[in-house]
Amino acid sequence: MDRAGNVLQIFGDEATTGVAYKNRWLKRQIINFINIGGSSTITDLSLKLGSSIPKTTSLVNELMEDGLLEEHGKIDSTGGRRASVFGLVASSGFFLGVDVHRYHINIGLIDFRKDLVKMDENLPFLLTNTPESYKELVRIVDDFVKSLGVERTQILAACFNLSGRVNTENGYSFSFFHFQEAPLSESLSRDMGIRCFVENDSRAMAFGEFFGGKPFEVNNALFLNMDYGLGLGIFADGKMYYGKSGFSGEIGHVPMFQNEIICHCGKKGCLETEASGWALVEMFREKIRQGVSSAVMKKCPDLEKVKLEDIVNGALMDDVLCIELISDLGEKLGRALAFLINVFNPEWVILGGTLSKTGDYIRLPMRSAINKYSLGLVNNDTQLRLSKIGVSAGVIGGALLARHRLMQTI
Amino acid sequence: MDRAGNVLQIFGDEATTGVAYKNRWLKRQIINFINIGGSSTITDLSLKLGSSIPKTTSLVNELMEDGLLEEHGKIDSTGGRRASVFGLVASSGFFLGVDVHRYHINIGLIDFRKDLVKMDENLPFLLTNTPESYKELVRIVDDFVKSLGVERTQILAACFNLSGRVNTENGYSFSFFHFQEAPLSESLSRDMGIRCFVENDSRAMAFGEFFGGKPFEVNNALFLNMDYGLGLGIFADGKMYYGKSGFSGEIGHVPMFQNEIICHCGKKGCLETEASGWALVEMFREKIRQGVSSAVMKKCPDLEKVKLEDIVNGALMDDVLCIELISDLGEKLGRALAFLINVFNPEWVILGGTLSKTGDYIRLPMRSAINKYSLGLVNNDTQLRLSKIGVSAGVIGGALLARHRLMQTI
DNA sequence: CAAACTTTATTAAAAAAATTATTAACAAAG
DNA sequence: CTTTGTTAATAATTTTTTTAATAAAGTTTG
Repeated sequence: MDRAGNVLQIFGDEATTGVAYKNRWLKRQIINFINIGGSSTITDLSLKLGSSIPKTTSLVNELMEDGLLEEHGKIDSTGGRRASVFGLVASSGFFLGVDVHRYHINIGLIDFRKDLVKMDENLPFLLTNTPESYKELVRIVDDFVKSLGVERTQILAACFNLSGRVNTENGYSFSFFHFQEAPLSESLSRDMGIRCFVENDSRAMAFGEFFGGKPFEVNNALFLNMDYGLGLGIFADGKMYYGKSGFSGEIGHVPMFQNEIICHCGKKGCLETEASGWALVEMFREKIRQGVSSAVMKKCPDLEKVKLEDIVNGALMDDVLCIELISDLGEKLGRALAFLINVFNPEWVILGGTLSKTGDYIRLPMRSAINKYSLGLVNNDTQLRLSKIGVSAGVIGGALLARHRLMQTI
Repeated sequence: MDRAGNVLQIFGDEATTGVAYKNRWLKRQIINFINIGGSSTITDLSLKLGSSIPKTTSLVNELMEDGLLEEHGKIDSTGGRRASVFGLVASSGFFLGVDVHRYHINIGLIDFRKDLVKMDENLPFLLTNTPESYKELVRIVDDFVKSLGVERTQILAACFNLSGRVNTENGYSFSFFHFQEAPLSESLSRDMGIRCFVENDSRAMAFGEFFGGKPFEVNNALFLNMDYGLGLGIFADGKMYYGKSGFSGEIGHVPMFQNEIICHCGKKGCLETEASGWALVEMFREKIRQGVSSAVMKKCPDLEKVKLEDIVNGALMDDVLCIELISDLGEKLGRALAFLINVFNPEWVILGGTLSKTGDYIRLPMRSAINKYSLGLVNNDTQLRLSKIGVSAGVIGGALLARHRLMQTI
């Protein structure tokens, strides 16, 4: 049964007026409330909607005819007649999340109920700013779509996560695939045959982390993506913060040190020059060259081929050098977080990305730097947490963002 | 005519249900739209409300009976019958803004249309964390209220701006008047006989700057309050950002320098230790002691009594030392702003507070530091502007915030 | 185990709001 | 100075929504 048309009828942007407009708006609200609070009874919805019970009943019935809602049994009695519970129909529509990394991509599909249907990780791919790389990307995602057994029209939207500066609103990417007049989101939509959006990678991960699980408990949180580069997702007053052109969260190239290391952005003293995956690998190599020994070298004898993952794994295997370097890194990142905590007064700071796998090796020095460099009254509010969903944050976040952008609801 | 009751009937928080609730909500929306877009016609309002014209007409008529709206003549013809324009009644209610500084206070009253009715500046007052200081504050504000010729019941709300950590939501102040169980806002309400709120001084100034004039044009902006201390007001996605407990914007005690100066917050390396009014006065004294000459010393021969204003005025009189020190300060603050711009991608950064009076003497070095230390693509979006309303920002912002908190609308 | 109590679902009457039609007010063209 | 076109306000009609009453489906208590 193809319900994609019905979904788009309600969530598309055709102009309606009068009662039709109001009913459509109410239907969106119903979906919205179920998104946030899970399956609900008519009474619940009526209360939240501010409409009467008969009205709500008729709206829910229409949504069931449209195929967007279905009855999920009855609620446990609260002392009277048991109420029917209505929830989303998983197959009403699907959303694609494409997490594009420099040397691989992860792709995943979620259904209308936000459950992950399929995820392919570590598909080999080389990200460069060339038309060939673009075509390869489209081909890989197309293959994934074909492998799904889901009609293409059922996939209502897709989101591509890219690193660097991305303007989500108009669909332009400035760091990759920046060789055409039209916005990237437009050419992707055309070439994929699916409505596409683009998003900054760290922000997508943050979105996945914030909304991937049960209803997110806090309204103000920061997500720090610690990979070769650094990224920050800002969640302010219950929603993602983008800034004027969608460039918010550029924490990597913030002035933090008075050093002479030239960052790949061209400036000196950037946070990334001393406190990032790149910096960590560089510092590791420097130490090895100075004659310090490390268990990592047994696994990867070629110093130039040592990767961030190797150092992270080294720390997890109790390699002293790796642990020390990561601890230093944590201290430096903690200083930057102290700045952010003073300014944002967030409830949570969530650590994600490859480096977050080191767990308390990076978290504890960070925490003590935060305590040292930010105001006590402010940092007392802030919990420093490790990511719960790890690498899948990007894919889940992307897919959820596609859903969010289309349906204008969490 | 006392309309305060009518205002509170619509904007109070008594629980209503069904149609009554909806009508109240629609009435609030009407006031809200007029707040934002100015006086409006029925057609305008009907469109924005999503209600029919007869419904809107009856709501507007009721609001006119309540005394909150009045006809402001007719609009210029657009080719047909001229439409009536409806606007707020200035005397429907008043709001008090109290800007508490360390050595003086400014008080002002605005009416329902947000026009300033009266403002008293530089009333002598000594702010300390004592019951005596609190009583004195209440007395001064009470005198101001008595001098107004406006019934106390007509003053619907007041807002007190205090420096330091303030939790706007629950009304607690942590830096001043922190010697009682109950929240400060509660005891102020009781002692003043007016519903009172408390707010952080810089945030109140930011609010005044953002909403004091015509409808604010941008959605993402930062306001930097440069006085003896530093403060930051964050305006994100069209509204003030508070953070978890309302402590957002603590930019003064952010780790920025690797110096050994101990800040009055107890930490080292805080931005305020080198880039604030305090730091400026200290550096000025140091230079004078080293034998550098300055025209300021002719006006204030006692070095220990030189105030921030004196140095600011010195710069405006082309005193070389003052200009140099302020330029250095601008460079350092610019570095911190570069950090913030990378993270927030704001459209405007507005400079306010005493130091902003130095105009381009501080703005230009700031701008060049911003260009030097933040990403070009990001900082290209950002205009660095000087405050338009100067010292009155605090009073206007406070009064507007009182109005905002009561009416939940700009 | 039946009566009393609770809560949910359905229905019909009453109320409210949206359409539609009509009248009024004004501008510009001829 | 009349005619025509356009927009606003109001009245009449129709549709939608709410309210309130009732039926249905459970639970709890004596």
